[in-house]
Amino acid sequence: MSEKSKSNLLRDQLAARASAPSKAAQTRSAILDAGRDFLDTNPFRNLTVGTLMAVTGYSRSAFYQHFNDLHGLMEALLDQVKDGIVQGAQPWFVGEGDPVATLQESLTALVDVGYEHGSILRAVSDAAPSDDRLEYVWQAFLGSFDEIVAARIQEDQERGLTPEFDPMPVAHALNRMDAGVLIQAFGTGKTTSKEDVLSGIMRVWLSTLYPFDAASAIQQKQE
Amino acid sequence: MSEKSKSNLLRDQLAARASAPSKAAQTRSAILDAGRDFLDTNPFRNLTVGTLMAVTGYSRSAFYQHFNDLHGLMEALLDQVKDGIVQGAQPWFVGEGDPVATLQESLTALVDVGYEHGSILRAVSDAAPSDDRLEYVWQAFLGSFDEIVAARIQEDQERGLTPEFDPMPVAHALNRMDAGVLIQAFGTGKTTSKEDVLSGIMRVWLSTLYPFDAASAIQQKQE
DNA sequence: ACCTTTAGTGACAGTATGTCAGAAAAGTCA
DNA sequence: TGACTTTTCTGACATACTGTCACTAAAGGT
Repeated sequence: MSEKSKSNLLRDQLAARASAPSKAAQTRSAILDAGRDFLDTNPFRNLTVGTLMAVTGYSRSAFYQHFNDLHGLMEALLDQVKDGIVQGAQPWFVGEGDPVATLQESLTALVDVGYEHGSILRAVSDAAPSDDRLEYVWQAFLGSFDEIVAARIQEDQERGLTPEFDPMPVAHALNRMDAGVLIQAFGTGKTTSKEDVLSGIMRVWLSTLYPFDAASAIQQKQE
Repeated sequence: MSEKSKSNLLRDQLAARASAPSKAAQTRSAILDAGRDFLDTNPFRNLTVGTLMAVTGYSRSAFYQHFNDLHGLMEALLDQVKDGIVQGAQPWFVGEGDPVATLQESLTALVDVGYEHGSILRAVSDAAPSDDRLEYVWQAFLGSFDEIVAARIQEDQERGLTPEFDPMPVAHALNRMDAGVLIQAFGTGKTTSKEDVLSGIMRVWLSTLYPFDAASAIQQKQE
């Protein structure tokens, strides 16, 4: 019996230490995992609560103890990748160091994380239009970048690095471009090469925001 | 009887001239109209065959004589606006006259047509991810612009008007930007002003494709 | 006016959703 | 450990919408 109680003790300690993966959390994770696996190889439109839960071994109705519906699941999956995306874009956002170099860094990181989490981003973007709430969350997520990018543009305009123009519409346009390109490229399979994606958006960002540097780079190429 | 046969004759001639609005076509049109009306004020996710047909006065099952499903309807609605969009973009596509001026024309026209048909474009883009076929059609539609834009870019590069870069990824990026911006701006309500939309995408297109002209324009502004 | 062809209807089966009362398992404490 | 409370899970149900099919009604031709 000492063995049993020892192992119980151990389990409890571990549970407490890891902030109690309280069965509920475990199941929730299992569902999230199954969701990610499914969306890695299938479009969102083919996901049903039934097939999803069949994979986990739980009953269909167990799903509703952890999520309101499939869109709630998508929201949770989005939360898992949000930070990664925001993190990668920091170099240029913070505004220190060479603007062109940091922008290149940030865009490269963005493409990497897009490549990594393409299927989830694609799935969220696919699922969003069929649900009020998820649509709002998704738009808010994309919109949050608009603010940051517009602010950074304005700074660079004040520093004379970037031509004068209304920052918000341009920020918005550039961000929509990123989203559209990334989701299409890496959403289903890995159809397009990272290089093509990066070269496309990099060119546009650089020539829009730093045309003077870009121009000199171009002049060199033309000779 | 002479009157009757005369009026019959007249009707038949008119019918023949207008290519026979053969009842079927009439009903089809009525459904399409009802669809457009609905989507002008509601998102696609709230459209059901039942509510749609209630408006037309026909039974729900009549719908299926004219369309396979709601996605079929969307495909038909897209066809109605396709031409308008392609038409508006012609000035720059054909490649005659001042590139900057014609690009400005084309983008202005694009924004206009986006403003006009925003709700349909939004609806199609919303509906696409939930249907294999519509998704394909929509992607093909967007993709068709990639080809044309890439070709035009290549011409301008050969003429020395546009810096050297791989045209396809950039064309793709610019087009996704347009689609994303237009649909968001005019898809639901007319939330954003035409001016903002146009200024945003115009700035990006011009500085990417014609940085030399853009640079001089900017220099002027800075003085 | 008659007959053929085309359009429209109501009833039906199918599929997925979300809820709820009750069963089962996990957690708690003497 | 055993009795308890609380949390998690299950099967059965009601609901909503879809797409089809045999049948009726209307349109179109002669």
